[in-house]
Amino acid sequence: MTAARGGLPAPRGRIPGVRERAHNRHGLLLDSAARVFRRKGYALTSMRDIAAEAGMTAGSIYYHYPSKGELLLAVYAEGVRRVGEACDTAAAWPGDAWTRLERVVAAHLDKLLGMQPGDAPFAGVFVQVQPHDFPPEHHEALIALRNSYEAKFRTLIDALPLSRGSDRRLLRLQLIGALNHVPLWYRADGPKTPAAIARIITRQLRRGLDPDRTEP
Amino acid sequence: MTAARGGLPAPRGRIPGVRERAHNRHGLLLDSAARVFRRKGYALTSMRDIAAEAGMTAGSIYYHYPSKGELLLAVYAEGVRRVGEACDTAAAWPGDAWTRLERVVAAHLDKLLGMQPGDAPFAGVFVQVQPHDFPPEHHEALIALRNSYEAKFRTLIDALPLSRGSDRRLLRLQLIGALNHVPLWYRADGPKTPAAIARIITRQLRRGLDPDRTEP
Amino acid sequence: MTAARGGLPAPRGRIPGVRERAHNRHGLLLDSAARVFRRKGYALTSMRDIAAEAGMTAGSIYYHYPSKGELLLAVYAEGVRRVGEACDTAAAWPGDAWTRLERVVAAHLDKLLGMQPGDAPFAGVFVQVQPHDFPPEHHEALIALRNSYEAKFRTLIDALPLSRGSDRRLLRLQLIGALNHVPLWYRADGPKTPAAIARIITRQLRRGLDPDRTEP
Amino acid sequence: MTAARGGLPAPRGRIPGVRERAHNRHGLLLDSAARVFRRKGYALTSMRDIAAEAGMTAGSIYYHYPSKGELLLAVYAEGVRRVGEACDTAAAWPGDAWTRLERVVAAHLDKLLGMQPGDAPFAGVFVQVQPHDFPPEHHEALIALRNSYEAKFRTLIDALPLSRGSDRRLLRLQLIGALNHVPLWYRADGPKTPAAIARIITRQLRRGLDPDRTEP
DNA sequence: GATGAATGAGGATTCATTCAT
DNA sequence: AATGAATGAATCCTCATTCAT
Repeated sequence: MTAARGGLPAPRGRIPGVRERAHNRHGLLLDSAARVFRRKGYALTSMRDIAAEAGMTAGSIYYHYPSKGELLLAVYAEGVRRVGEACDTAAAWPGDAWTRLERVVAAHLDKLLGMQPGDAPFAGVFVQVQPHDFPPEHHEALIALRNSYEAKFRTLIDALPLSRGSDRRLLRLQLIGALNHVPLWYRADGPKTPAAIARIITRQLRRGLDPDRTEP
Repeated sequence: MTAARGGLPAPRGRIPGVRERAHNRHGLLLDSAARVFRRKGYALTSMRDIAAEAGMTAGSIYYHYPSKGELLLAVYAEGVRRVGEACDTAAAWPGDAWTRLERVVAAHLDKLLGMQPGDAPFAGVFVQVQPHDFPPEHHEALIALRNSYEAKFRTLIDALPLSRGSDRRLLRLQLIGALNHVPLWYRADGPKTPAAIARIITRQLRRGLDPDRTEP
Repeated sequence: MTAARGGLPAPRGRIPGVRERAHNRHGLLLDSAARVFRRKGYALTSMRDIAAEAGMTAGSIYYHYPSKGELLLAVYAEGVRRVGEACDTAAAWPGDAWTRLERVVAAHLDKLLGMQPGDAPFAGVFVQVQPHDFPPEHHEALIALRNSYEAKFRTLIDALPLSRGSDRRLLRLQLIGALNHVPLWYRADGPKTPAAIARIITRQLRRGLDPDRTEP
Repeated sequence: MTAARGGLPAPRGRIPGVRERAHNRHGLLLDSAARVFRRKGYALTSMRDIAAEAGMTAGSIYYHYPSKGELLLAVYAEGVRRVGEACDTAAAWPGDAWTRLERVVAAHLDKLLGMQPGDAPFAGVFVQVQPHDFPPEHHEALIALRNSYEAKFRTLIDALPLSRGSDRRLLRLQLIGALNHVPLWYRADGPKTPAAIARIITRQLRRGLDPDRTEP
């Protein structure tokens, strides 16, 4: 978990052992923040909540992050990173464009729904935290992150062979909207797995739903 | 309290004078709240903000609504009512099921995007305010409202003639997700009207995007 | 006390009685703040301290003043106003320039040392609070106030008939420095009244201390 | 701790190596503290500020000084020591009492205004830090220091031949007040050097300003 | 219906200080 | 000697809410 923290300004080349503990706490803090932000949203989460989740004091957080906004930003960035990574992996598999899209959608949902038990729900934070919820000085950074994550879909959709007159941009937005909506209705104990949902959504987009088209 | 502006048609033929004024102030307050909630979200909106928008004092709001949560609920309910009304009107026009769906989608977007200049953005509040943003004691009520509004789409989609194996429920959720996402990217000065967006979205869902299907 | 609040944006033309109480609290708050700032300085004074002195809650202060800095500024301004008023009154008496200077010095010391029992020590705050102690955004305002108060001395000193080659500016600064230093060593139970101190200081400045000069 | 840099001449002829470095860091720390205290005052200076100026961590300061108050005290003491030293040197020159006073005043201003480029502004701290700014447990020590420094002037002034009826104590306080006020208005780019200011101030005190006395 | 004033709980943040390493 | 990390108390300030008038 910690090792995968990637893009963040993580200390590097440390002596293992003692020092490692510090490093872990940093990761722990980020994980805790992700969990609480996911659960309660930005505004309703207090620094004390996060601290409690991480087993430290509110004041201690400020040793690691200069403000609540910056902490959320870090969580958000980590979310983008993880989803991006999962999507890239999924997209790397062989297969035609539609198949690859379906696999990416599945991977995306998997992250969004927090299916991997040990994982902190970094990606879930996208859904929970709306740009307006937090300090204006971070809006730009947040939107940049959001864009960098939507860009993956642009590439995938551009690779799709579409019938003439299709609107690729709208398709992308339509798809993203539908995907980000899933966590609002998804039940882990429901009948459909994320993979199943991914398959149905992409198939319906591909084939269309009108029976007339089937029998020309 | 809410009932006075609830599912019923707007009250008419009132006794003029004092009562009338009261009613107006009440409506003014609801409009103001809608505007501010839409702009800043629930958590970042203070009672003073709303009061200022309505030209009154924070304390005065409590004459009309017992709490901030209840006020948002009223705004939310009014939003549901208005969108519902618009959708019903659109659905009442003659035409086949797909046409009716498209018209309803257009009406829905119209409200969501606050296209009617004088209108307070009641519907826009859906998009801005997430259930988690506010007191747990209202969650249930809020979800009930949300459902009552999604129910319209259920009826419409049930009326659609679909190819075998289509998943109507997923289609509904997919559509609602896509629609609620529109306000996040829509620009009033962009090239597409809400009606155009409605048309493309429904057409793409109906026909599908795969060119292979066109030439069997 | 309240009536004399002058320069401040005080409500005017009110109905006496009920409303009057509010007005009083405003004045009470300013008095309390003056007392605590005088006693502990800006940095070591907490809003709770002031609130306690005024018999209210810390939060309540913010109904009257938007910040701690602004509150100090108001106290400071009131101090300037009161000292200025006292000096003007003293300067208005008939007499030659040196006599008038002495009387103004006496009046000034009187205020600085808080000799009037009922008075809140507004003027004492000058001595206690240094510009650096508080938020940079108020520095300018504070210096402007300080200048407006030193200007009185400029006029008085310009009216003095001085021997050729005297430096009026330095005299002014020398005098102000000496006066503002008094509260640091003055003891109310000491042998000298403020008036006596005023007299000695001015006389020594006027006549000089060198005995040689007496017998040319 | 303080004693190591106290009234004694700076320690010389140390064993080189580790100890020497320690000594340097110690001095560096004191210098840094002086600079920051001078710039921002006691309350607005954080241990981190000082640490940053000295190129170390906040925690490290506690190896050298047990608390922030004690650190300021050390700075203050060093200031007293330096000013005292400078005044003693100035007083040792031959000349009559008035001349010696003028030279001491000049030396004093020199230190107060931080005229020697390499010097940390230890003396400037007098002006910036008011007794009330810091923990009551140090008040006594601070006042003792202040007195020990004012005592130099007592001696000088006692040596002055004054006209009958002059108040030597008031003269001393008047002078000190005027001197400590100088840093508040002095501009390095102004027309007067500290020496010039010293000369004018003493001359005006000696001769007086009244022209009548000049022509008997 | 409305308001001015007040409240008190809670929030983010700062900071001197501690301590294991 | 020095530091990274943590602590906890204190600080300023915000805000929903109350209530006498």
